[in-house]
Amino acid sequence: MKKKIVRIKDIAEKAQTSKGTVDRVLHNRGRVADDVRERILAIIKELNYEPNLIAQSLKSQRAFNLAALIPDPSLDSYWEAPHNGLEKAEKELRQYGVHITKFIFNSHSEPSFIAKAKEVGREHPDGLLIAPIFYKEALPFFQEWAEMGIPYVLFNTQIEHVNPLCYIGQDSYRSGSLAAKILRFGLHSPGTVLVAHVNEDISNSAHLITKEEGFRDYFKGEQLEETFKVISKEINFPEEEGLDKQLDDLRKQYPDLAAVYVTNSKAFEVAAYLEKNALTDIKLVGYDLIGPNQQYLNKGVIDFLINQNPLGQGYWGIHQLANHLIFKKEIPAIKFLPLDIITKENLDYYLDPQ
Amino acid sequence: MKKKIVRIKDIAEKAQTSKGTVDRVLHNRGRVADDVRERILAIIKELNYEPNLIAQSLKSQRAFNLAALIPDPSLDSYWEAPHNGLEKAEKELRQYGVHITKFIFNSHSEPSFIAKAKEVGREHPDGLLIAPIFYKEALPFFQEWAEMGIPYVLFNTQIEHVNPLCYIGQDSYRSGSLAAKILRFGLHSPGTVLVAHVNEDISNSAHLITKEEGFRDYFKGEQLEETFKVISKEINFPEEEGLDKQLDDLRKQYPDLAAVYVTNSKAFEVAAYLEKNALTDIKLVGYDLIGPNQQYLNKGVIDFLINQNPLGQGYWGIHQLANHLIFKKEIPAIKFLPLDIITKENLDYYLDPQ
DNA sequence: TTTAAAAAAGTGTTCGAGCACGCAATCGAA
DNA sequence: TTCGATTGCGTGCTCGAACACTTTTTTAAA
Repeated sequence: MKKKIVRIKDIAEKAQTSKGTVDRVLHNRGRVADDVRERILAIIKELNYEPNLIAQSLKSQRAFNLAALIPDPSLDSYWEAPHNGLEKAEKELRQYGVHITKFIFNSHSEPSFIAKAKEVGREHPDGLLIAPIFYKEALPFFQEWAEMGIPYVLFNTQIEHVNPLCYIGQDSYRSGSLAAKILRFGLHSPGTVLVAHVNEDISNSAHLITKEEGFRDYFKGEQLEETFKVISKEINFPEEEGLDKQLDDLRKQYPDLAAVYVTNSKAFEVAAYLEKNALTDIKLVGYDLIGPNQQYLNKGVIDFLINQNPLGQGYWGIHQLANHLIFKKEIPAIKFLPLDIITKENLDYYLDPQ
Repeated sequence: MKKKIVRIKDIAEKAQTSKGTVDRVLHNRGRVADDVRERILAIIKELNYEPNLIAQSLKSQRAFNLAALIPDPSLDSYWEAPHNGLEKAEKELRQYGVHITKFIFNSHSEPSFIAKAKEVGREHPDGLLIAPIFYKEALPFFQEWAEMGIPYVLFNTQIEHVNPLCYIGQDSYRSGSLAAKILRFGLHSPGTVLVAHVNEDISNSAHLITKEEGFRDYFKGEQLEETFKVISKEINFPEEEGLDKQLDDLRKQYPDLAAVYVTNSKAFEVAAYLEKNALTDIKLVGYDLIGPNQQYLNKGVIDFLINQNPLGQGYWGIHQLANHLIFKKEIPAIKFLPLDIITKENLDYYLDPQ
C-alpha cells in the first residue's frame, strides 16, 4: 500500500504548469504571472499541500552550527545534566546537519564568562544557547548578538528586558509555592520554616528571590502565617566550618525550626548537618538530582527534591533552536518545564530521561 | 559549510567496490564474497557509518497501518488521554507513512472487546497497540496475532505470560509504595489507612492488587505497622447511593480513618464524599488528571494525584511500534513511565505535554 | 576447452523538494 | 527591425538509500 501524499508535481499538473513554477510560488522566489500564482495558491489550499519535510531536509544539506555558552560541569556538578541534554539533542539532530560547539566558562568567574561570550561572537554561530547566570555581564552581549542576527535561547535563569528566541526553565515563583505546599503537608505542629540560599550570590540571582516569594506567598495565601514563621537566610561558607556554625546559631535563635527549603541544588549541605546532629524531625526540601542529593534522598534525610530537569533544559534548548532554524516553526517565548516532585520511590524514572 | 556524513558511496570507494555491494552487505541480501564483506564491515565500523534515516524514509514510501484496540473514552474519560496520545504520535509520524485505525470497545463489556479484537485480525495491521483490560478474554488473541506475525504493544495493564513487543505503563508496585510514602508524610498521628478499589472488577485487574502490595509493603518496610493500620476494600456502586453508605459503615468501624488511597482514577468519588461530610482531615491520594479529579485537587480535597500519563502511554506505544517497524530499532521489553506526583501547584505542566 | 549456470559486483532509477540553468516570449530603446 | 534586457516558465540534476536490473567473473559440468 502506498502513501497518499500531495507533491509539488501534483500541484503543477493540476495547474497545468511545471514544478519549477509551483516552487517559485511556494518560496516567493522569482517571477510568476499573477493569474498563474493565484491558480496555484488555490490548488495548494484545495489539496492541502504540506511540504515533505523528509525530502526537504534531504535536499538542503546545509550545516547548522550552534553554540552553547554554559558553565563548567567539573566545578559544579549541576551542570553535568545540561551538557548531557545538549549531547542528546545533537545526536538526534545530527542528521539535519546540527553541530554544537560548547563554550565553557567558570561559574564563579565573571571574566571567564566575558571571555567566552566574546569568543562566541567571533564564531558567528547560526544559533546560541546560553545559561545567563551573570546577569549584568551578559546584558551587553545580548545586544551584540541581536545585531549580528544570532538567535539565542536562554535557559536555567530567566532574565527580563532582553528578547531571546525563547526562555526554557522553570517558573520560579510556582516552584517556591510547590515547595511550600509539600513542606506544609508534612508539618504537624506550629514552628519555624527556613528558606536557605546556600552559597549563591543572591544579588545576581533574581530567580532565587522569586522562589522565596512564591514560597512565602503560599503560606500567606493559605492563612498559615500565624502557625508557621517563615524566615530566610543566605548561607555562605567558602571555608568548611561555616555552615555548621551558622545553622547552630540559627537553631538557637529559632528552637522550633521544623523545616528547611533550600533554593538551589545545595540541599545536601544542609542534609549533612541534619544527619550529623540527628535532627530527623526537620523536614527538608531542595532541588536537583545531583549525586549527593540522591544519597540523602535515599537515606530519608531529604524528604523531597524538585527536579529542575537540567538535562531537559539543554535538550529542549537545542531543539527550540532547531525548530526555529531548520523546521521554521513558531517558537513560544517561554517554555516552562514541569515541576517534577521527586522522592526515593520515583527517583529512578527521572535519572535517565524518556 | 557542509555536513560531513558518511555515505554508502564513501564506504564503497574506500573498499574499492560499488555501492550495490555495500548495500548487500548492509542488508544481508544477495551474495558477497567473504573477504569483500569483511573488508566492508571493517570500513563501516571504522568510519562509524550510520544510515541516513532521512534518505531512507524518503525512499521507502510504504504505508504502515497500525491498529489501536482501546476503550471508548465517552464511557470512561480516563481513556480520552490515550486517544490524544495516539493522535499526537500519528501526526508526527504521518510523514513516515504511519496511519492508525482505532478499534474502540466498551470497557464494561467483554463481548464488545472480543468483537473488536476479531476485527483487528481481519484487518491485518502492521502493528497493534492494545490496552488489555480484559485479561482472560485477551489471551487467545495474543496467540493469534503472534501467529499472524503482528507485533503488539501492551499499555496501561501489565500482563504476564504473553510476549508483546513491549509493555508501556507504570510499575504498579512502586506506584503503590509511592502513594504510601506521600500519605505517610502527611500523617501526624496513628490511625487507619484505607486502600480503596472503586468500581473495578478486581479479579480481572492484577495491577490493582500489585499497587496494594506496594502500598502495604511500604508501611511494613518502614516499621509503621504498629502506628498505622492498613485496610483495603472494594467499593462498587452500580447505583448512586452505594458509595456513601459503604464509607459511612467503614468509618463507624474505623473511627480513626486518617487517609484513603484510591487505586484507580475514581478518587473524585471519594472526594465528593469527604467534601459532603466536611472531613477535611482525611488525606486522599489517587490517580490521573481527569476533570473531576482536577477539581477536587484544586479545592484541596484530594491532596496528591499520581499521574499515570495515559497520554504518554498512547504516544509512546505508537512510537515503539514505529521504532520497531520503521526505524528497526531495538525495543526494550518494558518501558516504565515516570510516577509523576501532581498537586495543585504543578498540575498545569502535566496537562498539555511537552 | 567449451559452455551454461551460479555467484559476485556494478549500474541506474526512484522517492520529493530545492535550485541552477536555460529557453522562449515580451518589452523598450536605438 | 534588431539587439539586449527582463519576465515567465520548464528541465534536469542533486541529496542518500533502496532495489531492480545488467554485466562480469567464477565455478562446475560436458
